[in-house]
Amino acid sequence: MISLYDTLSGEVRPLELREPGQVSLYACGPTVYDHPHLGHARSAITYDVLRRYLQWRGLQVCHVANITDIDDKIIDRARSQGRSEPEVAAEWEAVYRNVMDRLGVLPPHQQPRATEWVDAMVAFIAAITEAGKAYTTAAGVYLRVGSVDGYGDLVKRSLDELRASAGARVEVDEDKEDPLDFALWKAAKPGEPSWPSPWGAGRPGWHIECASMSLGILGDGFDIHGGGNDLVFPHHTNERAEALAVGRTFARHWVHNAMLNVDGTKMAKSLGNYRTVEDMLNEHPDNARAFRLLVLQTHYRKTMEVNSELLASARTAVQRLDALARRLTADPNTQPVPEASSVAELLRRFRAAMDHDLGTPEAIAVVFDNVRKANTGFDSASAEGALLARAVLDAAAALGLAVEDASQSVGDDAGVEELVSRRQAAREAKDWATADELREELSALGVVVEDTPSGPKWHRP
RNA sequence: GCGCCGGUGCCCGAGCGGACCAAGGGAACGGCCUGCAAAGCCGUAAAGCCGCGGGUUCAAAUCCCGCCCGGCGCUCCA
Repeated sequence: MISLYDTLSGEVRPLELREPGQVSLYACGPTVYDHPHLGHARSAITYDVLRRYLQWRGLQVCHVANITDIDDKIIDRARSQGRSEPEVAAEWEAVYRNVMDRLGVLPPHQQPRATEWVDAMVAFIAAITEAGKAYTTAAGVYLRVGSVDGYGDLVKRSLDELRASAGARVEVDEDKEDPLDFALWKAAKPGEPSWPSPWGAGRPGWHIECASMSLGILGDGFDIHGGGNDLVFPHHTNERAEALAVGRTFARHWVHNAMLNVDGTKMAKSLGNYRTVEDMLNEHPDNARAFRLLVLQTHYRKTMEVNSELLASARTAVQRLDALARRLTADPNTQPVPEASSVAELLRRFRAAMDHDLGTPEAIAVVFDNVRKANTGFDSASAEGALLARAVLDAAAALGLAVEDASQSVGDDAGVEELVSRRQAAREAKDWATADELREELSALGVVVEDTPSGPKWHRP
């Protein structure tokens, strides 16, 4: 049984699916106007892992993540660069997709763009208006928050508590009936992109976008809605209010991942610790896997730390998986063997960890525990080595941790093969000077040679 | 200010009432293996008594109270 922490109920509870065997998952995607940063990466990886694991458990998952391609920030950016909003959005959407690809994040099954769903949004707003839960001002259409029962449930705050702190950071529009009321539709300002509507030209508010696309694609009562925990209020609270306002059932489970700190504090341009995913990826080719390992080693609901030292240590750890994969390639031992209880134990522990609120840190601990056991198996020439190695690699793959296929890195390079065999010949002749010289040469080519009992093996790290 | 979440070894980070198990990763140290390395293994080796102070309990890192520190939210930010 799979359990997840649900923000609404405030407890870890069994995943109750709308339809047995099928999971509908909506995770809030990015507003495309700038470089994705490490926080985006953590969030995307979190839901990628959730999706992969559910699939690994045999469930059929429909993963939807939106692209917000119309927003104040996009408009500002377009204006400052003298370009059109669609141009800006398209540029950054492409960057985002490319970065996610490099991070090993599977493309969601659907990635709707907000601008392609405006008709549905207009219809949704009309329904809310007809239900008497919205009103119009010069600035747009607003949802009457007080008319929705349990509005603040997701943040666990009453309307009065919310009102008490409303405006702490932003001034309140005087035309609104209640400072908490939020925009469903924003009247167009001169020069801004706009769409026609019963309330005049304008554009949709942020929350109605996600509410329309999630319900439009996944249907009422879809299973999981996820996003960063900074979205709990107002974004998710407001999406939920929109659905409730027209009597529709919204997400059955709310999942929120925690934020990330760089060098001990929150990432911010003003603090000088702001890091884009591209910068991290360009620093070292293996940082994609290293970062994913770091994400996995911290529980998704806890603030995680990232810095260069941690990335470096994670790279080292990932290499142990590669080394194990190489041993497996060298000694696949495909012979049928009796049911290995050690493999069953590994799977049992792995599943138990993951089933309990996505316990990736413990799952990773299980993986590394078994890396050692598999190596011990290989060392003692037991069939258990290959069996465990395969299970370990499978478990790692379920978390999206790709392990290099050693057989791919060998083969196409006859020059390297030649150097390796010349070195081996020198070794056999106990000509250590020549052997070491050749090892240097290979090293310069980016090749590492390991002398194993069954002869030399080489790979590119 | 109000609300929520955290503070565990040199670093990161599990565990959240009880088997003396404080996982796992990195770093460091000592062995084994190796011509030397690399990779790998072993270590009753070194390293936490779990932010501070009270309390509850037969039993607390795990529950309660207070304090200190950090993070997030308080209208468009993952």
